[in-house]
Parts: sequence; C-alpha cells; structure tokens
Amino acid sequence: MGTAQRRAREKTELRTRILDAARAIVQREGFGALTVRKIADSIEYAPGTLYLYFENRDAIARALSSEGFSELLQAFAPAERIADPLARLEAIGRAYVRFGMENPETYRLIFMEDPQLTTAVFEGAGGDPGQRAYRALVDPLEELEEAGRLHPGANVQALADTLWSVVHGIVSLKLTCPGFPVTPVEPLLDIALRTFLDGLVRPATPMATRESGAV
Amino acid sequence: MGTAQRRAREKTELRTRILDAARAIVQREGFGALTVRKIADSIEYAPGTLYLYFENRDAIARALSSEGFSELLQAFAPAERIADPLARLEAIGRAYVRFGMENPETYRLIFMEDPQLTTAVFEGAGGDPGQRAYRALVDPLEELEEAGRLHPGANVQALADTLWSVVHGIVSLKLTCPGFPVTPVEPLLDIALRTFLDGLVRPATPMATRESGAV
DNA sequence: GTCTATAGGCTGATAGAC
DNA sequence: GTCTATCAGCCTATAGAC
Repeated sequence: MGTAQRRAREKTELRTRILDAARAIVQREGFGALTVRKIADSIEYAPGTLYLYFENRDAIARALSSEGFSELLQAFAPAERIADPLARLEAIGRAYVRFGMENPETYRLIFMEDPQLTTAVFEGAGGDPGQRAYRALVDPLEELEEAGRLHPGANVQALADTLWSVVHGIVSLKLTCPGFPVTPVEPLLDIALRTFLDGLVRPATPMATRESGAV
Repeated sequence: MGTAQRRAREKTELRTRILDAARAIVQREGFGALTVRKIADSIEYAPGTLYLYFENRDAIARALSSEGFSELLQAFAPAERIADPLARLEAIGRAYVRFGMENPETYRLIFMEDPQLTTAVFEGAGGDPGQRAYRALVDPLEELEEAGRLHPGANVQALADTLWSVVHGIVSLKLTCPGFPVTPVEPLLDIALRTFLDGLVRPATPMATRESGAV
C-alpha cells in the first residue's frame, strides 16, 4: 500500500522536475529553445528517460501551456471577488495584462505561438479552464445586462470577445514590439479600459452622425 | 554601359526570385518552415548560391518582413485619401485588420514572431516606413485635436498607440486562436472601432463615478 | 527506470572545383 | 556565379544493455 503510493509520488516527482526545468528554459530562452536534451541536461537525466514521462516534446509543451493557463486563472481570483460587475471587469482586464507582462514567455507560449497549443489549452481537461476563463468575462457582462446597465441590443458574447481582444492586443504588442509604441503599458491600458467600459454603459452613437464632430 | 545595367538587373532578378520563393514558403507553411535549402530547391539553385545574395537566413527574413510592411502601407493608401480625420482613422483601422486576415503568415512574420524582426522593420531603410505607418494614425488624431474635436488633455500619441493595440489585438487573437472567440472578425472590429472612436470625441467619465451605473 | 549509443534526420554555412 | 561536397552542429526518438 505505502509502496505503491511512494512509487506514484516518485513518478509525479520526476514529472514535476521535468516541467520545472522546461519552464525555466522557456522563461529564460523562449519556447524555440526548448529541447528534450536541454531539459535532460538540466535535471541530469538521459534524454531518453523523459520519454517515460511524456509521449514527446509536444506533450511537454502542452503541459507547460496548460499549467500557465491555470496560473492565469489564479491571477484572476482577487478580481473575481469584486462585487460590482463593472469594477470586476476592469480588475480582470488589469490582472490579465499584468500576468502577460510579468510572464512574457509563458504568455507567448499560451497565446502567441502555435494555434494548436492555444486551442488545446482551451479544450484542456480539469474543469475546462478555457470556459472558466471565458466566464470570468461573460459573467460580469451578463450581470450588467440583467441590471439594465448595458445599452439595449448589446451582445454579451461579442463584448466579452472584444474586451479579450483589447487586453490581448496590449500585451502581445508590447511583447513583440517592446520599444516602438512609446506609450508605457499602464496609460495604454488606462485609455483602452476607460474607453471600453465607458462605451459599455452608454448608448452608441450611430455611425452616420459621428463624423459631424462633438465636444 | 548596357552590360553593367544588364548585370545589375540580372543580379536583382535572382534576388527577387529568392524572395518570391521565400514568401511562397512562408505563406504556405509558416515562417518556421523557411529554410535556405527549401528556398534553393524551389528556385532550382544550390543552397550556397543564396549566400551570394543574402548574408544569411535572417537577412532573407528581414527582407521579407520589410517587404510585407510596405504592402501594409500600400493597403492604407485608399483610406489615407479620406478627408474627414475620424472617418480616415476608421478606414485605416479596417484596412489594417483586413490586411492581417488576408495575409496571416506575413502578418505573423512582421508582428508576432521575433521582436528583433519587428524592431528592424520599424527602423528599416527607405523613407522610414515605420514612421510613415505611425503618421497614418497620428496625423488624423492631430487634425482632430486641432479642430477641437478631442476632449481636452487628450494625448495624441497615447491614443494612436491604443488604436494600434486594438486592431493588433483583433488580428493576432484571430490568428492564433481561430476558433475560440466565437465572434467573427467583422462584428468584433465594429464594436472595437465604434467604442474607441466614440470615446475619442466624447468627454471621459471620471473613473470614480462610473460604478454607479448609467443608461 | 535509467543508462549508453545511435539511427536518421534536419539545419546554417563554407571551401574549392569549374 | 554556380556548382558539388561537406563540415559541424543540432534535433527527436528509439533500441538494447544493465
């Protein structure tokens, strides 16, 4: 009984060490530099041994990516406890961007590398984390709608997707183009969130009349 | 005299064929699949020959990327002829997203792959195309400001960066995550642009009072 | 379970014949 | 200018000894 448990623990222990080493390499040198040999060297095992724990290199990448996604979800936790749905949306957007900026290579791996990897994360096991993250955006929007705080005819799903695009845009642009958009992340995020959230709770200007100018 | 010109023409001819072949590979199989050998095979030359025209593989990638950036600029041209600055901004945003969706691998190469590649494009020779693209966003914003159509205290540069983040977010999210944000590009872009442009010409709601609810 | 050894492949880049 | 040939290196993955 105890033997089997120890065996199982040891098995997951090496698995964990493999992932730890892999994560360190990705964070230090990027996903492109992640090779089976490098991981093996780093934990002082033979390369072949890793294949007892992971089917292949892609499986390691998938595990790393889905792990990173869980961390992103955890980063949402404090924001999700905010009662007011609008303030909650804003806090989640800020948590998202902060996570991306603090974990650039992890963010790259999850959201900017291989479409298959990204898709896999969203369909990944363990309570469907993709849906959970999505609810984090959709829920507050639905609450706003039910409270009559969205303009009529608002499409909650489309609004959630838009907000996601906005925060993803800020992170991903900063990650691949660190110097050029001169504006630092914080003011960029301030403007983007303020504009988006203001737009939520106010009636839209009809496209046709906008050109005539205002203020 | 004529001989030298023919020589020069032939020289740039093969250079062009190399880039054409490289572009085809990138568009078909992505940047990761671009190798010197594959290009050489495709134009039926020996791999070593390419090194007479390009210093190394990276130089080919840089040329491809800066070429793609020029195409993006060209895609702006019709929009840039629009007189009204607000309508022009909107048209440029739409042209940007259309270009990205129609040239996914080129867009990836320029804006989602290697930060060094992206940076190089912006500093690239030939009239500084990076600055030119940037002016396309900044100019109409400055016109709006001079016409008193922006709310007071607006930071034109920060607004340009924000708009760029927004359109980049829409394109890049769709490219790496094609299935999941269910909303198609067009409505996503409609919401994002409408919200952003509306926000430009209207006074901002102070952050503190927003939570109380509106509409 | 872990090792060594290696198959079998790809890569960028270069040297030297023609 | 273009070729052939090749170096030197990396890679994933597997086979078989222990």
